[in-house]
Amino acid sequence: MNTLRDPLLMPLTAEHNHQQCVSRALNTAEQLCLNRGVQLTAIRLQVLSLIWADHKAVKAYELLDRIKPLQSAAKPATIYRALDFLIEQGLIHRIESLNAFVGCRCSGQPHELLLLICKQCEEVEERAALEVMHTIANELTAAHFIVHSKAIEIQGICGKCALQSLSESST
Amino acid sequence: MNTLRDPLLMPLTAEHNHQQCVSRALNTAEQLCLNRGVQLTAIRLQVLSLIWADHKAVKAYELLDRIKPLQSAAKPATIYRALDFLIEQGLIHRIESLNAFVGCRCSGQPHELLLLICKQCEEVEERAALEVMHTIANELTAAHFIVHSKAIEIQGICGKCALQSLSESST
DNA sequence: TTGCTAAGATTACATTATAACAATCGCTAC
DNA sequence: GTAGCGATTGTTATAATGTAATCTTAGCAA
Repeated sequence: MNTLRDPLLMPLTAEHNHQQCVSRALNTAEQLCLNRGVQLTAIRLQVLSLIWADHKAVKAYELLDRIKPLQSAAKPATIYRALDFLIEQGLIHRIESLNAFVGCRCSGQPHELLLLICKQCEEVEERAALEVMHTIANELTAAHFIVHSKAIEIQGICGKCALQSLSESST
Repeated sequence: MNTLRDPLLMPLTAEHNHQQCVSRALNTAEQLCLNRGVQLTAIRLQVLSLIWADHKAVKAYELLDRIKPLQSAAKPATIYRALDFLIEQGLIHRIESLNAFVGCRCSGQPHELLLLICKQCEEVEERAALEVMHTIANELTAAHFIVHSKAIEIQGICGKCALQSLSESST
């Protein structure tokens, strides 16, 4: 396995080719929906594309504003239905602590993950963190708890922003 | 250290003496606020007591309804201010994935924890889970991420409910 | 007394999310 | 081909959650 090409292991650097990043995500989405026999309709694709505009968490009503030029009839329900579908298919994540959404960089693979949410640049990074998941599984077994879903969200400052403010304060 | 008396290690069983559980929490809260020189005012204490009515997650507007008989003038802001205070003092937790709140069973001790949220009985259990926190810390170091806050919320079925439905289905 | 501060009251509003029902569209069994 | 079906979308209304801004009050200290 070429780890350099694994999106989960690729750092979210300024230099990353976002164009490529997006088209990969959309291609994967189309392929997945095809395989599963579910419809990635125009609206759903538009919402997914808008979410992938960047790696920041985006709010539902922000999406509504952004989609209006394309779908002038769009209403809250339009967005929430598309979001529900995309979450069901594992194409995006809901960020509970922000009431916001972000594109999933490892769609298709069953995955549980940490979300690292930067308060400064607002970007969200996913980490598979197998060790973390392992210890959580142990803890849950000890507690006799049957998992349905996990939300593991860390807020703070990402490496990129930390470096930046470091270099700024030293000038 | 007598682990049987550590609230974090005490299972949330049906038999637990809730009266004692609540008075312990309220006493701790009063003591803590006294030590810190902050005021546990009537409203704040009422909200805390209402949250401690049981171990279930409770919504802000539910609290508003519950407090109305005591404070007929109560408005959303009344509740949210009290909640903000209680969270700041570490006396309750906000559950991001439910937009709800629950009493903290280990107030005063600085603590990061897992919240295990049962979808059936709606009770919330806290687990200190030091190993989990340790692996998360490692993961964050690897990601060069500076933590401000964590939300680790697991939804599923608690041991008590799992046992119950097991014994029910076997009759 | 006066002025300061923390807390609370009040009003209005902003944000997030869903319910309920109608309309449409593509498919397929007849 | 068309009647019926399921999935999707449109439309309207409203519920649920949360905050901003401004004012008042109580306690306390100068």
